[in-house]
Amino acid sequence: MLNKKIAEIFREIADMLELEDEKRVFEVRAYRNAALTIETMQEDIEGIYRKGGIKALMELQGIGKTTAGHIEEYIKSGKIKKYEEYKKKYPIDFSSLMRIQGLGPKRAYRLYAELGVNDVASLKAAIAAGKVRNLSGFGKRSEEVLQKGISLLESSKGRMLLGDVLPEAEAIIRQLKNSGYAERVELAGSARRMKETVGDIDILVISSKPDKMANFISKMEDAESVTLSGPTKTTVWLRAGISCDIRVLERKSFGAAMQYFIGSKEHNVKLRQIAIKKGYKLSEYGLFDRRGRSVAGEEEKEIYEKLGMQYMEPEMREDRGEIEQALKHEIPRLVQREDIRGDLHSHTIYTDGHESIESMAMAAITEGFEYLGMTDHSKSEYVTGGMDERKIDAYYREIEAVGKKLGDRIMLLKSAETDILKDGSLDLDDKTLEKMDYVLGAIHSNLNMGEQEMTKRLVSCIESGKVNIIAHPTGRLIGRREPIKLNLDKVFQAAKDNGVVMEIDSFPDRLDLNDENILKAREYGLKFSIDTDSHSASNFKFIRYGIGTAKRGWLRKEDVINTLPYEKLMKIFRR
DNA sequence: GCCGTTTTCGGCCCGACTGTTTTCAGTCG
Repeated sequence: MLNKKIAEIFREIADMLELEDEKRVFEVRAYRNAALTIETMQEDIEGIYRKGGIKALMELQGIGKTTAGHIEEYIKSGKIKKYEEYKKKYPIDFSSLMRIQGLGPKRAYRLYAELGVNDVASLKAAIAAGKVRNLSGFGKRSEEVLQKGISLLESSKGRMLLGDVLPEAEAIIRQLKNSGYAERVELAGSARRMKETVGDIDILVISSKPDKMANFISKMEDAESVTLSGPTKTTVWLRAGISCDIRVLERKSFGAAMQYFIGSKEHNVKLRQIAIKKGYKLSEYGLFDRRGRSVAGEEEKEIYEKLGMQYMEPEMREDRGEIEQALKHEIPRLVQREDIRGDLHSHTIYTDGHESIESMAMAAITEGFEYLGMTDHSKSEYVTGGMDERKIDAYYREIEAVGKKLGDRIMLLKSAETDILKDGSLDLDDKTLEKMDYVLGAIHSNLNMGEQEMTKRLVSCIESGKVNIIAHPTGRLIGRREPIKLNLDKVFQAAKDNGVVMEIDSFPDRLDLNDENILKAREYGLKFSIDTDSHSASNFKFIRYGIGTAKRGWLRKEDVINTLPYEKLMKIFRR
């Protein structure tokens, strides 16, 4: 897809334009808006142009005659003349330098003009040589900030897994609540929206003693250093390796602040525009009328209501159409934790799990599940100790025995995470598959097949009628392994035609399907199973990440099969 | 440069913090 590349060019044009002429701020903003649209849209920009030409491009939000022309030019020639010309004048790698926290286009240009810095490497060298601190407008502190920014950029590109961040954030929140200075503490930011990776933690606090609160924050055990502290905002660098902003607010504006700091930015920009159209002004301090009187602010809900919108949960707030739905009052009730009755993907010591069938069952009971699918690996997964047909027989005997022992406390379902081989067939014989309550199919090998072949492999498995659920359909591992190449439209269509369910694997580095793919699958009317893929008793807690991801994909209770009671679930599998 | 259920002209989201300045520009979210 060219989307990322073109967005990057537009951003660089904006940066250079900003240097060129201070008065053209709105032109600069227009380029940044266009970049944002292209970067966040689901479809391939090239595809849109090929189908509908310039006209189709201009229908996109923020793309007009000029930017559409640029896009056409880039698709046709791989170049944009205006960009190339600017680039001659400013031979600076803005797109990577701008990723450094604390550095914007103006100071980047000064570094270039005075020190010849044009990319991250040369900036590093200049800092090491102690040159930056002597520049007027810069100082020792600026140098430190830039150095820290570079380190952050270099380490894991600055984002952490939600599954690593959320527990940290919750620990901080607990401490703030117990400090005695906080009336209310809430998580905001992308972690509140349950985004799969998080750049930093945002926490909002109501406190009548902001000074004491700030002091308490800077002395917290988890805080390695204090990055900045003011009367309303303290930023600390946590030992966990992530930055945490804590804002102290007044009660009367807490809802407005929640709305604002939960974001997303794209969602908020649109909300403010709606506010303006209705004669209001929306900021993190409240919703104000023309005379500057507050009309809402204490609760988030009031703000949405005053804007003529339905309230929605944070997970939906990505400007993916939820604002339009809210204006029509058509926001669905999203699936909730309490709707989930069981888990259909778990492992035990029979393969690569860490605990026995019984202790996993006990943990599932503790989690409140009414049923648990036992899905240890099939024989092709040698490394996990994958089970052949004989071992599976023993596995099922023990599952039955434990099931009997636990009685009606939980239903244990017999299954296996069965490998989908290169040709789309399953690696267990039909006799064994027939013993299962349902079949969970998964691709684990030959991950480098081309899109056509891989799609054929999965579609043929789906069409075989032998599989009920496809586990972690794209196989991606966040930050470590790219998704397998699939034509998801074909996969989803086949799944729909054959009543095959798509899994949302809740494991923090999987979250697969991801939010965007769920939105796509949802349009095919598919059903989903939100599973934990637990390998130990504590893993059942991961269910919340799967639910968060499902909410980000706008799923309702009725879209998710493991919200069904046991008997109804079995009917789905028998079909 | 983009946009329009007030507008084809005249707007465009808004406020806080920092460093280095001596009253503010740059950057962030």
